[in-house]
Amino acid sequence: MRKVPQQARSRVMVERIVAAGRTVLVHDGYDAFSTNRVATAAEVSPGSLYQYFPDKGAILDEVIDRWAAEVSVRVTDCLSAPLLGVDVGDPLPRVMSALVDALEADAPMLRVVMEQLPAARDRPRHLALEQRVREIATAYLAAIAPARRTAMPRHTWVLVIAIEHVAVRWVLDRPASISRDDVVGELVRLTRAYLAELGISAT
Amino acid sequence: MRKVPQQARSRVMVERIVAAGRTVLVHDGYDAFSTNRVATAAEVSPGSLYQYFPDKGAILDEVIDRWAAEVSVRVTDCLSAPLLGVDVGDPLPRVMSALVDALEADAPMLRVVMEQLPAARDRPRHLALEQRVREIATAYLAAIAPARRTAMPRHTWVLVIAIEHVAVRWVLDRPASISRDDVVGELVRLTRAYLAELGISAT
DNA sequence: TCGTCACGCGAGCAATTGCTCGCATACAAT
DNA sequence: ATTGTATGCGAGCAATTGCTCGCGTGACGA
Repeated sequence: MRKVPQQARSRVMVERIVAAGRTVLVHDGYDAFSTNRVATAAEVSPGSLYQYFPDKGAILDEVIDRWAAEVSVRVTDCLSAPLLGVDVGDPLPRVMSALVDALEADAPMLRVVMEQLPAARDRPRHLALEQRVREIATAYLAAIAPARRTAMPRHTWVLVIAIEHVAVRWVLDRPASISRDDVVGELVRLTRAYLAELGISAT
Repeated sequence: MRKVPQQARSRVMVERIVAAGRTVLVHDGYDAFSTNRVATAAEVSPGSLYQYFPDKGAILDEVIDRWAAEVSVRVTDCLSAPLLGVDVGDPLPRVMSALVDALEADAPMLRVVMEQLPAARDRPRHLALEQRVREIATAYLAAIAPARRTAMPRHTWVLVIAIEHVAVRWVLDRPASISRDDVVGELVRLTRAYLAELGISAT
Protein backbone atom coordinates (compact mmCIF):
# COMPACT_ATOMS: atom_id res chain seq x y z
CA MET A 1 0.00 0.00 0.00
CA ARG A 2 1.34 3.32 -1.09
CA LYS A 3 -0.94 5.54 0.97
CA VAL A 4 -3.26 4.83 3.90
CA PRO A 5 -6.87 5.77 3.17
CA GLN A 6 -7.87 8.41 5.67
CA GLN A 7 -11.23 9.66 4.57
CA ALA A 8 -14.29 7.47 4.23
CA ARG A 9 -14.65 7.85 0.47
CA SER A 10 -11.12 6.64 -0.16
CA ARG A 11 -11.75 3.55 1.92
CA VAL A 12 -14.84 2.65 -0.06
CA MET A 13 -12.84 3.18 -3.21
CA VAL A 14 -10.25 0.69 -2.11
CA GLU A 15 -13.07 -1.75 -1.44
CA ARG A 16 -14.52 -1.07 -4.85
CA ILE A 17 -11.17 -1.77 -6.43
CA VAL A 18 -10.69 -5.06 -4.61
CA ALA A 19 -14.24 -6.15 -5.36
CA ALA A 20 -13.86 -5.21 -9.01
CA GLY A 21 -10.56 -7.07 -9.08
CA ARG A 22 -12.19 -10.25 -7.88
CA THR A 23 -15.02 -9.86 -10.37
CA VAL A 24 -12.69 -9.30 -13.29
CA LEU A 25 -10.51 -12.19 -12.20
CA VAL A 26 -13.37 -14.65 -11.89
CA HIS A 27 -15.47 -13.53 -14.85
CA ASP A 28 -12.83 -12.59 -17.37
CA GLY A 29 -9.81 -14.56 -16.25
CA TYR A 30 -6.28 -13.73 -15.28
CA ASP A 31 -5.27 -12.51 -18.73
CA ALA A 32 -7.94 -9.81 -18.61
CA PHE A 33 -6.74 -8.68 -15.20
CA SER A 34 -5.11 -5.45 -16.38
CA THR A 35 -4.93 -2.28 -14.36
CA ASN A 36 -7.07 -0.37 -16.82
CA ARG A 37 -9.62 -3.15 -16.93
CA VAL A 38 -9.91 -3.33 -13.15
CA ALA A 39 -10.08 0.45 -12.94
CA THR A 40 -12.92 0.51 -15.45
CA ALA A 41 -14.82 -2.24 -13.65
CA ALA A 42 -14.41 -0.34 -10.39
CA GLU A 43 -15.57 2.85 -12.10
CA VAL A 44 -12.34 4.45 -11.03
CA SER A 45 -9.50 5.99 -12.94
CA PRO A 46 -6.20 4.16 -13.39
CA GLY A 47 -4.43 6.94 -11.58
CA SER A 48 -6.55 6.57 -8.47
CA LEU A 49 -5.70 2.92 -8.42
CA TYR A 50 -2.04 3.66 -7.88
CA GLN A 51 -2.62 5.91 -4.93
CA TYR A 52 -3.32 2.93 -2.69
CA PHE A 53 -1.65 0.05 -4.46
CA PRO A 54 2.02 0.10 -5.45
CA ASP A 55 1.45 -2.00 -8.55
CA LYS A 56 -0.84 -4.42 -10.28
CA GLY A 57 0.40 -7.38 -8.29
CA ALA A 58 -0.61 -5.78 -5.01
CA ILE A 59 -4.23 -5.65 -6.11
CA LEU A 60 -4.11 -9.27 -7.16
CA ASP A 61 -2.47 -10.19 -3.87
CA GLU A 62 -5.20 -8.50 -1.91
CA VAL A 63 -7.92 -10.27 -3.87
CA ILE A 64 -6.34 -13.66 -3.42
CA ASP A 65 -5.43 -13.09 0.20
CA ARG A 66 -9.04 -12.46 1.07
CA TRP A 67 -10.23 -15.56 -0.72
CA ALA A 68 -7.46 -17.67 0.81
CA ALA A 69 -8.46 -16.41 4.24
CA GLU A 70 -12.03 -17.53 3.63
CA VAL A 71 -10.91 -21.02 2.73
CA SER A 72 -8.31 -21.13 5.45
CA VAL A 73 -10.57 -20.41 8.38
CA ARG A 74 -13.15 -22.95 7.29
CA VAL A 75 -10.59 -25.71 7.11
CA THR A 76 -8.40 -24.95 10.11
CA ASP A 77 -11.37 -24.22 12.36
CA CYS A 78 -12.91 -27.55 11.69
CA LEU A 79 -9.54 -29.22 11.94
CA SER A 80 -8.68 -27.81 15.34
CA ALA A 81 -12.09 -28.38 16.93
CA PRO A 82 -11.42 -31.98 18.01
CA LEU A 83 -8.00 -30.94 19.31
CA LEU A 84 -9.66 -28.57 21.73
CA GLY A 85 -11.72 -31.36 23.19
CA VAL A 86 -14.92 -30.38 21.48
CA ASP A 87 -16.70 -33.61 20.79
CA VAL A 88 -18.49 -33.63 17.50
CA GLY A 89 -18.81 -37.28 16.80
CA ASP A 90 -16.49 -38.82 14.25
CA PRO A 91 -14.13 -35.94 13.34
CA LEU A 92 -12.66 -37.38 10.17
CA PRO A 93 -15.75 -37.22 7.92
CA ARG A 94 -16.53 -33.79 9.29
CA VAL A 95 -13.12 -32.44 8.42
CA MET A 96 -13.16 -33.90 4.93
CA SER A 97 -16.64 -32.58 4.32
CA ALA A 98 -15.60 -29.14 5.52
CA LEU A 99 -12.59 -29.20 3.21
CA VAL A 100 -14.73 -29.97 0.20
CA ASP A 101 -17.22 -27.32 1.32
CA ALA A 102 -14.54 -24.67 1.65
CA LEU A 103 -13.23 -25.37 -1.83
CA GLU A 104 -16.71 -25.54 -3.33
CA ALA A 105 -17.80 -22.25 -1.76
CA ASP A 106 -16.29 -20.28 -4.61
CA ALA A 107 -15.36 -22.88 -7.14
CA PRO A 108 -14.87 -20.41 -10.01
CA MET A 109 -12.31 -18.57 -7.91
CA LEU A 110 -10.58 -21.85 -7.09
CA ARG A 111 -10.47 -22.63 -10.79
CA VAL A 112 -8.85 -19.33 -11.64
CA VAL A 113 -6.31 -19.66 -8.86
CA MET A 114 -5.39 -23.23 -9.75
CA GLU A 115 -5.57 -23.05 -13.53
CA GLN A 116 -4.71 -19.54 -14.59
CA LEU A 117 -2.46 -17.94 -12.02
CA PRO A 118 1.20 -18.83 -12.28
CA ALA A 119 1.51 -21.08 -9.25
CA ALA A 120 4.82 -19.53 -8.24
CA ARG A 121 3.01 -16.29 -7.39
CA ASP A 122 1.10 -17.74 -4.44
CA ARG A 123 3.56 -20.42 -3.50
CA PRO A 124 4.64 -18.92 -0.15
CA ARG A 125 1.03 -18.37 0.86
CA HIS A 126 0.07 -21.86 -0.17
CA LEU A 127 2.99 -23.48 1.60
CA ALA A 128 2.26 -21.50 4.76
CA LEU A 129 -1.31 -22.75 4.81
CA GLU A 130 -0.23 -26.32 4.28
CA GLN A 131 2.29 -25.91 7.06
CA ARG A 132 -0.40 -24.78 9.49
CA VAL A 133 -2.68 -27.62 8.52
CA ARG A 134 0.17 -30.05 8.92
CA GLU A 135 1.02 -28.79 12.37
CA ILE A 136 -2.54 -29.25 13.51
CA ALA A 137 -2.71 -32.70 11.99
CA THR A 138 0.60 -33.68 13.53
CA ALA A 139 -0.52 -32.50 16.94
CA TYR A 140 -3.77 -34.40 16.61
CA LEU A 141 -2.12 -37.63 15.58
CA ALA A 142 0.63 -37.31 18.15
CA ALA A 143 -2.09 -37.07 20.77
CA ILE A 144 -3.67 -40.29 19.52
CA ALA A 145 -0.50 -42.27 18.99
CA PRO A 146 2.33 -40.82 21.07
CA ALA A 147 4.54 -43.79 20.33
CA ARG A 148 4.75 -43.09 16.60
CA ARG A 149 5.68 -39.46 17.12
CA THR A 150 9.11 -39.37 15.48
CA ALA A 151 8.24 -40.04 11.84
CA MET A 152 4.94 -38.21 12.10
CA PRO A 153 5.90 -35.06 10.14
CA ARG A 154 6.75 -37.19 7.17
CA HIS A 155 3.44 -38.98 7.27
CA THR A 156 1.38 -35.84 7.66
CA TRP A 157 3.27 -34.28 4.78
CA VAL A 158 2.22 -37.13 2.52
CA LEU A 159 -1.30 -37.24 3.84
CA VAL A 160 -2.05 -33.53 3.69
CA ILE A 161 -0.79 -33.19 0.14
CA ALA A 162 -2.66 -36.26 -1.05
CA ILE A 163 -5.95 -35.23 0.56
CA GLU A 164 -5.71 -31.64 -0.54
CA HIS A 165 -5.09 -32.41 -4.17
CA VAL A 166 -7.75 -35.07 -4.45
CA ALA A 167 -10.27 -32.62 -3.01
CA VAL A 168 -9.18 -29.79 -5.28
CA ARG A 169 -9.25 -31.93 -8.37
CA TRP A 170 -12.68 -33.27 -7.54
CA VAL A 171 -14.08 -29.76 -7.26
CA LEU A 172 -12.44 -28.68 -10.51
CA ASP A 173 -13.02 -31.79 -12.61
CA ARG A 174 -16.34 -32.96 -11.18
CA PRO A 175 -15.98 -36.54 -12.43
CA ALA A 176 -19.47 -37.63 -13.35
CA SER A 177 -19.16 -40.99 -11.64
CA ILE A 178 -18.15 -39.58 -8.26
CA SER A 179 -20.71 -37.84 -6.11
CA ARG A 180 -19.93 -35.47 -3.28
CA ASP A 181 -20.57 -38.17 -0.72
CA ASP A 182 -18.37 -40.50 -2.70
CA VAL A 183 -15.38 -38.22 -2.62
CA VAL A 184 -15.77 -37.44 1.06
CA GLY A 185 -16.00 -41.16 1.68
CA GLU A 186 -12.88 -41.82 -0.34
CA LEU A 187 -10.95 -39.10 1.47
CA VAL A 188 -11.91 -40.68 4.78
CA ARG A 189 -11.05 -44.11 3.48
CA LEU A 190 -7.68 -43.03 2.18
CA THR A 191 -6.80 -41.36 5.46
CA ARG A 192 -7.98 -44.22 7.62
CA ALA A 193 -6.20 -46.78 5.51
CA TYR A 194 -2.92 -44.90 5.57
CA LEU A 195 -3.08 -44.32 9.30
CA ALA A 196 -4.06 -47.92 9.93
CA GLU A 197 -0.98 -49.03 8.02
CA LEU A 198 0.98 -46.91 10.46
CA GLY A 199 -0.66 -48.64 13.38
CA ILE A 200 -2.90 -45.73 14.22
CA SER A 201 -6.62 -46.32 14.46
CA ALA A 202 -8.17 -42.97 13.73
CA THR A 203 -11.59 -42.39 15.21
CA MET B 1 2.61 -25.84 -38.50
CA ARG B 2 2.34 -23.29 -41.20
CA LYS B 3 4.72 -24.83 -43.70
CA VAL B 4 6.33 -28.25 -43.96
CA PRO B 5 10.12 -28.10 -43.96
CA GLN B 6 11.32 -29.59 -47.22
CA GLN B 7 15.00 -28.97 -47.31
CA ALA B 8 17.45 -30.17 -44.73
CA ARG B 9 18.46 -26.75 -43.46
CA SER B 10 14.89 -25.80 -42.65
CA ARG B 11 14.43 -28.95 -40.62
CA VAL B 12 17.48 -28.22 -38.53
CA MET B 13 16.18 -24.71 -38.01
CA VAL B 14 12.93 -26.02 -36.62
CA GLU B 15 14.96 -28.17 -34.27
CA ARG B 16 17.04 -25.18 -33.26
CA ILE B 17 13.89 -23.23 -32.49
CA VAL B 18 12.39 -25.97 -30.34
CA ALA B 19 15.68 -26.51 -28.52
CA ALA B 20 16.08 -22.78 -27.92
CA GLY B 21 12.49 -22.64 -26.73
CA ARG B 22 13.14 -25.28 -24.10
CA THR B 23 16.33 -23.54 -23.02
CA VAL B 24 14.67 -20.16 -22.69
CA LEU B 25 11.74 -21.70 -20.85
CA VAL B 26 13.87 -23.54 -18.32
CA HIS B 27 16.59 -20.93 -17.81
CA ASP B 28 14.65 -17.69 -18.04
CA GLY B 29 11.13 -18.73 -17.16
CA TYR B 30 7.78 -18.48 -18.87
CA ASP B 31 7.63 -14.69 -18.73
CA ALA B 32 10.80 -14.44 -20.79
CA PHE B 33 9.38 -16.82 -23.37
CA SER B 34 8.75 -14.22 -26.06
CA THR B 35 8.98 -14.85 -29.76
CA ASN B 36 11.83 -12.41 -30.16
CA ARG B 37 13.65 -13.93 -27.21
CA VAL B 38 13.33 -17.46 -28.55
CA ALA B 39 14.35 -16.31 -32.01
CA THR B 40 17.47 -14.67 -30.62
CA ALA B 41 18.38 -17.73 -28.56
CA ALA B 42 17.96 -19.89 -31.64
CA GLU B 43 20.07 -17.44 -33.65
CA VAL B 44 17.20 -17.10 -36.04
CA SER B 45 15.12 -14.16 -37.12
CA PRO B 46 11.59 -13.66 -35.78
CA GLY B 47 10.26 -13.86 -39.31
CA SER B 48 11.75 -17.30 -39.88
CA LEU B 49 10.06 -18.47 -36.75
CA TYR B 50 6.65 -17.83 -38.21
CA GLN B 51 7.28 -19.80 -41.34
CA TYR B 52 6.89 -23.06 -39.45
CA PHE B 53 4.89 -22.14 -36.37
CA PRO B 54 1.52 -20.39 -36.59
CA ASP B 55 2.02 -18.49 -33.35
CA LYS B 56 3.93 -18.36 -30.11
CA GLY B 57 1.75 -20.95 -28.45
CA ALA B 58 2.60 -23.54 -31.07
CA ILE B 59 6.28 -23.35 -30.17
CA LEU B 60 5.49 -23.69 -26.50
CA ASP B 61 3.20 -26.62 -27.24
CA GLU B 62 5.92 -28.39 -29.15
CA VAL B 63 8.43 -27.89 -26.34
CA ILE B 64 6.07 -29.18 -23.70
CA ASP B 65 4.77 -32.02 -25.83
CA ARG B 66 8.26 -33.40 -26.19
CA TRP B 67 8.97 -33.19 -22.48
CA ALA B 68 5.59 -34.71 -21.63
CA ALA B 69 6.32 -37.56 -24.00
CA GLU B 70 9.60 -38.23 -22.21
CA VAL B 71 7.85 -38.45 -18.85
CA SER B 72 4.92 -40.35 -20.25
CA VAL B 73 6.82 -43.24 -21.75
CA ARG B 74 8.87 -43.78 -18.62
CA VAL B 75 5.81 -44.04 -16.45
CA THR B 76 3.44 -45.95 -18.67
CA ASP B 77 6.11 -48.39 -19.81
CA CYS B 78 6.92 -49.36 -16.27
CA LEU B 79 3.25 -49.44 -15.39
CA SER B 80 2.25 -51.77 -18.16
CA ALA B 81 5.16 -54.19 -17.79
CA PRO B 82 3.53 -56.32 -15.07
CA LEU B 83 0.30 -56.34 -17.06
CA LEU B 84 2.06 -58.05 -19.92
CA GLY B 85 3.17 -60.84 -17.67
CA VAL B 86 6.74 -59.69 -17.39
CA ASP B 87 7.84 -60.67 -13.92
CA VAL B 88 10.06 -58.10 -12.30
CA GLY B 89 9.59 -58.90 -8.67
CA ASP B 90 7.40 -56.62 -6.63
CA PRO B 91 5.95 -54.23 -9.21
CA LEU B 92 4.69 -51.53 -6.85
CA PRO B 93 8.02 -50.17 -5.62
CA ARG B 94 9.37 -50.32 -9.15
CA VAL B 95 6.51 -48.26 -10.53
CA MET B 96 6.76 -45.65 -7.81
CA SER B 97 10.48 -45.41 -8.22
CA ALA B 98 10.09 -45.01 -11.96
CA LEU B 99 7.55 -42.27 -11.42
CA VAL B 100 9.88 -40.32 -9.20
CA ASP B 101 12.70 -40.91 -11.65
CA ALA B 102 10.69 -39.64 -14.57
CA LEU B 103 9.79 -36.46 -12.75
CA GLU B 104 13.32 -35.96 -11.47
CA ALA B 105 14.88 -36.44 -14.89
CA ASP B 106 14.31 -32.81 -15.75
CA ALA B 107 13.20 -31.25 -12.51
CA PRO B 108 13.72 -27.65 -13.68
CA MET B 109 11.37 -28.29 -16.56
CA LEU B 110 8.83 -29.83 -14.20
CA ARG B 111 9.11 -26.76 -12.01
CA VAL B 112 8.43 -24.41 -14.90
CA VAL B 113 5.50 -26.46 -16.10
CA MET B 114 3.93 -26.74 -12.66
CA GLU B 115 4.72 -23.30 -11.27
CA GLN B 116 4.85 -20.88 -14.15
CA LEU B 117 2.67 -22.09 -16.96
CA PRO B 118 -1.01 -21.33 -16.62
CA ALA B 119 -2.29 -24.81 -15.85
CA ALA B 120 -5.26 -24.40 -18.16
CA ARG B 121 -2.92 -24.39 -21.15
CA ASP B 122 -1.88 -28.03 -20.76
CA ARG B 123 -5.00 -29.28 -19.07
CA PRO B 124 -6.19 -31.51 -21.93
CA ARG B 125 -2.75 -33.06 -22.33
CA HIS B 126 -2.45 -33.63 -18.61
CA LEU B 127 -5.89 -35.14 -18.30
CA ALA B 128 -5.22 -37.41 -21.24
CA LEU B 129 -2.07 -38.73 -19.61
CA GLU B 130 -3.86 -39.32 -16.32
CA GLN B 131 -6.59 -41.10 -18.21
CA ARG B 132 -4.12 -43.49 -19.80
CA VAL B 133 -2.42 -44.18 -16.49
CA ARG B 134 -5.78 -44.78 -14.89
CA GLU B 135 -6.84 -47.22 -17.56
CA ILE B 136 -3.71 -49.24 -17.07
CA ALA B 137 -4.10 -49.17 -13.31
CA THR B 138 -7.75 -50.15 -13.56
CA ALA B 139 -6.90 -53.06 -15.83
CA TYR B 140 -4.16 -54.21 -13.51
CA LEU B 141 -6.33 -54.07 -10.42
CA ALA B 142 -9.27 -55.64 -12.17
CA ALA B 143 -7.01 -58.54 -13.02
CA ILE B 144 -6.04 -58.95 -9.39
CA ALA B 145 -9.46 -58.48 -7.86
CA PRO B 146 -12.17 -59.14 -10.43
CA ALA B 147 -14.87 -59.06 -7.78
CA ARG B 148 -14.36 -55.40 -6.94
CA ARG B 149 -14.48 -54.32 -10.55
CA THR B 150 -17.52 -52.01 -10.51
CA ALA B 151 -16.27 -49.18 -8.31
CA MET B 152 -12.72 -49.50 -9.57
CA PRO B 153 -12.63 -46.36 -11.76
CA ARG B 154 -13.49 -44.26 -8.74
CA HIS B 155 -10.73 -45.80 -6.68
CA THR B 156 -8.08 -45.48 -9.36
CA TRP B 157 -9.10 -41.88 -9.89
CA VAL B 158 -8.40 -41.11 -6.25
CA LEU B 159 -5.24 -43.15 -6.14
CA VAL B 160 -3.65 -41.85 -9.32
CA ILE B 161 -4.24 -38.23 -8.38
CA ALA B 162 -2.96 -38.69 -4.86
CA ILE B 163 0.18 -40.53 -5.92
CA GLU B 164 0.93 -38.17 -8.77
CA HIS B 165 0.73 -35.04 -6.68
CA VAL B 166 2.71 -36.39 -3.77
CA ALA B 167 5.47 -37.37 -6.18
CA VAL B 168 5.42 -34.04 -7.98
CA ARG B 169 5.46 -32.04 -4.80
CA TRP B 170 8.32 -34.07 -3.40
CA VAL B 171 10.44 -33.37 -6.46
CA LEU B 172 9.60 -29.67 -6.36
CA ASP B 173 9.77 -29.04 -2.62
CA ARG B 174 12.48 -31.52 -1.63
CA PRO B 175 11.49 -31.63 2.03
CA ALA B 176 14.74 -32.00 3.94
CA SER B 177 13.41 -34.70 6.21
CA ILE B 178 12.24 -36.99 3.42
CA SER B 179 14.77 -38.89 1.35
CA ARG B 180 14.14 -40.37 -2.04
CA ASP B 181 13.75 -43.84 -0.54
CA ASP B 182 11.40 -42.39 2.03
CA VAL B 183 9.03 -40.94 -0.51
CA VAL B 184 9.04 -44.06 -2.65
CA GLY B 185 8.31 -46.05 0.50
CA GLU B 186 5.46 -43.74 1.43
CA LEU B 187 3.96 -43.95 -2.04
CA VAL B 188 4.03 -47.72 -1.81
CA ARG B 189 2.60 -47.61 1.69
CA LEU B 190 -0.20 -45.26 0.71
CA THR B 191 -1.16 -47.40 -2.25
CA ARG B 192 -1.01 -50.67 -0.36
CA ALA B 193 -2.99 -49.28 2.53
CA TYR B 194 -5.72 -47.90 0.29
CA LEU B 195 -5.99 -51.09 -1.70
CA ALA B 196 -5.98 -53.21 1.45
CA GLU B 197 -8.90 -51.17 2.75
CA LEU B 198 -10.66 -52.14 -0.46
CA GLY B 199 -9.92 -55.79 0.20
CA ILE B 200 -7.23 -56.00 -2.44
CA SER B 201 -3.84 -57.27 -1.43
CA ALA B 202 -1.43 -55.77 -3.91
CA THR B 203 1.77 -57.64 -4.49
C1' DT C 1 25.69 -23.16 -65.80
C1' DC C 2 21.48 -21.07 -64.98
C1' DG C 3 16.95 -19.91 -63.48
C1' DT C 4 13.75 -20.48 -59.88
C1' DC C 5 11.77 -21.06 -55.75
C1' DA C 6 12.23 -22.25 -51.03
C1' DC C 7 14.48 -20.09 -47.53
C1' DG C 8 15.81 -16.83 -44.24
C1' DC C 9 16.28 -12.14 -42.74
C1' DG C 10 15.24 -8.05 -39.74
C1' DA C 11 13.23 -3.57 -39.66
C1' DG C 12 9.13 -2.21 -38.12
C1' DC C 13 3.88 -2.04 -37.47
C1' DA C 14 -0.14 -2.12 -34.56
C1' DA C 15 -1.78 -3.03 -30.30
C1' DT C 16 -1.46 -3.43 -25.48
C1' DT C 17 0.67 -2.92 -21.28
C1' DG C 18 1.80 -0.90 -16.54
C1' DC C 19 2.20 3.27 -14.84
C1' DT C 20 2.80 8.75 -14.12
C1' DC C 21 1.83 13.53 -13.95
C1' DG C 22 -0.40 17.84 -14.05
C1' DC C 23 -4.73 19.51 -12.90
C1' DA C 24 -9.55 19.83 -11.03
C1' DT C 25 -12.37 18.92 -7.06
C1' DA C 26 -14.22 17.97 -2.45
C1' DC C 27 -13.44 18.02 2.29
C1' DA C 28 -12.23 19.68 6.94
C1' DA C 29 -10.12 22.80 10.05
C1' DT C 30 -9.54 27.52 11.08
C1' DA D 1 -15.49 32.04 3.95
C1' DT D 2 -10.92 30.57 3.00
C1' DT D 3 -7.17 27.96 2.88
C1' DG D 4 -4.40 23.64 2.97
C1' DT D 5 -4.67 19.08 1.88
C1' DA D 6 -6.37 14.71 0.69
C1' DT D 7 -8.60 12.83 -3.18
C1' DG D 8 -9.65 11.71 -7.78
C1' DC D 9 -9.19 12.15 -12.74
C1' DG D 10 -7.73 10.66 -17.46
C1' DA D 11 -4.77 11.73 -21.24
C1' DG D 12 -0.78 9.86 -22.49
C1' DC D 13 4.17 8.07 -22.14
C1' DA D 14 7.56 4.49 -22.59
C1' DA D 15 8.24 -0.07 -23.22
C1' DT D 16 7.10 -4.48 -24.85
C1' DT D 17 4.56 -7.61 -27.36
C1' DG D 18 3.22 -10.87 -31.25
C1' DC D 19 3.54 -10.80 -35.74
C1' DT D 20 4.15 -9.30 -41.06
C1' DC D 21 6.17 -7.94 -45.33
C1' DG D 22 9.34 -6.95 -48.83
C1' DC D 23 13.70 -8.21 -50.21
C1' DG D 24 18.12 -10.48 -50.75
C1' DT D 25 20.45 -15.20 -51.16
C1' DG D 26 21.78 -19.66 -51.78
C1' DA D 27 20.42 -24.45 -52.81
C1' DC D 28 18.81 -27.68 -56.24
C1' DG D 29 16.80 -29.56 -60.55
C1' DA D 30 17.47 -28.97 -65.48
